[in-house]
Amino acid sequence: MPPADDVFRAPKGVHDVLPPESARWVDLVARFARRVRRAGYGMVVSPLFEHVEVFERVGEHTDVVAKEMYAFTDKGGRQLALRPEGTAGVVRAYVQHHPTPPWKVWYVAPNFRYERAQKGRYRQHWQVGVEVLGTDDPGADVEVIALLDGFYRDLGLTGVKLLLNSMGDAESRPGYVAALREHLLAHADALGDEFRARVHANPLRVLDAKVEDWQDVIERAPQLTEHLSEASRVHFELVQEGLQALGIDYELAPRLVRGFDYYTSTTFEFQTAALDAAQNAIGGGGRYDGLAEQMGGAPTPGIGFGAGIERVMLALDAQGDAPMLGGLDVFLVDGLGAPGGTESLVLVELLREAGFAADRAFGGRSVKAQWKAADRAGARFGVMLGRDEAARDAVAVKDLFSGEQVEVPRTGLVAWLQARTAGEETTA
RNA sequence: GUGGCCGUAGCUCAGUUGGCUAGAGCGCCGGGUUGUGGUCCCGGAGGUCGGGGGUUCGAAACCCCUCGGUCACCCCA
Repeated sequence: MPPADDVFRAPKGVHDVLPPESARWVDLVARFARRVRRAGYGMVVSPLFEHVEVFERVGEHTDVVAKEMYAFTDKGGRQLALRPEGTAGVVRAYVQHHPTPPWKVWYVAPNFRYERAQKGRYRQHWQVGVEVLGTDDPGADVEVIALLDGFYRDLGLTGVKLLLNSMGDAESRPGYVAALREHLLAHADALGDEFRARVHANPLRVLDAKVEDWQDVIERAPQLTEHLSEASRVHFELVQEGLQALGIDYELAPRLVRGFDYYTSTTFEFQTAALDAAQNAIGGGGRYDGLAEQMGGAPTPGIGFGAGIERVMLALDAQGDAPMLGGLDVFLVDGLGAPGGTESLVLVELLREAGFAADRAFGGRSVKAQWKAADRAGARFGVMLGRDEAARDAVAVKDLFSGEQVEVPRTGLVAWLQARTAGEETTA
């Protein structure tokens, strides 16, 4: 057991999200929710953990399953695992509840992977994502990609590149994999045991390897898109037509295979130039037309994506976006000095009920300190309950941007603030 | 899981070949202003030097272990 000093801090590879940075976190999720709701998606909240078999359908030879899963046995002897990615649980829910297709859902949820942390890679990370089950219409592929593209635009994220590929369908895949394996094995003797092992486990996973010595062989490998079945080829073309019609730029990436075995047909990944770190993928996804069937459901096509919140925020940081301020409309200064400050308590609640973001100081601090707190809170107005004004049943209202101050009757305060902030952006 | 670099106040960092009571800036709290912020001046609080062990008359500094961070690999959001 680690010493106590190491216990009362976040475990390795995980972190807290605190104000003020968390304001951007909230804003990001809100923008995502707004965009997907406009496209007819409903929210799905699936469990944080599932039977381990659910995630094994992601691919037993993938790193995510083979070496990064937070698996455990519960007190009933069940083999469970914390969700390592978003799609499997949603598909499991679809199979279990058989909703009417097409089923269009979105989520925001944490994922867990036991891996060595570095910038943009954590043991718990959050993703927003969507899944569309029950249609193989290429229009669904385009819609999903357009949603993610639009989300990045909503955030003002620049330097984003869309990589697009097709993994082929059940008909085209075996022939391609055989051709690829043959090509790779022809060079296996020169490239060592690890290369050979990868080829045997899953030749597709060799395609996006970064090992320098392998690049020459990978360059000359047969390409997926040259082995597509007629149906897959047409589907891929229609997806590209749709993206072009929407003015979404993309780049064909024949060696983009991504990390999960379930992908078929369309796969895509958004990369940012803002992070020149190794972790430049800020979102990605694709089709998984066989996954529901593998979970015991009826054959059901599906497509979706996940986008990493932490990485998107890192990209925003890198392009110099300052975290948003949670500015207040009003900060209340209590100049009466009555114990408990009941009058300011009542007034600040009145302002909040009226829809203003209003706050006040605790602990009977000096008037000077309260004004300072008002400034630090980024408040638009300071409202002071003072003895002089109280005698006239009024309050002093100071515009903290301009510095001008006026006296306003207490009963007219809400109306006065509403008039003054008309046209300005408030929380009201 | 493998390898490199790094851990001193809330934050960013200084701290000489091992030697006084471990410092600075910013931030925070208070005062200057009997009721007015953002500027300025004065004062104050805040540190198991990541943790444990060792070497030494003496360790923030040197050695070992450990925890954490960071970067790269593997791979991914």
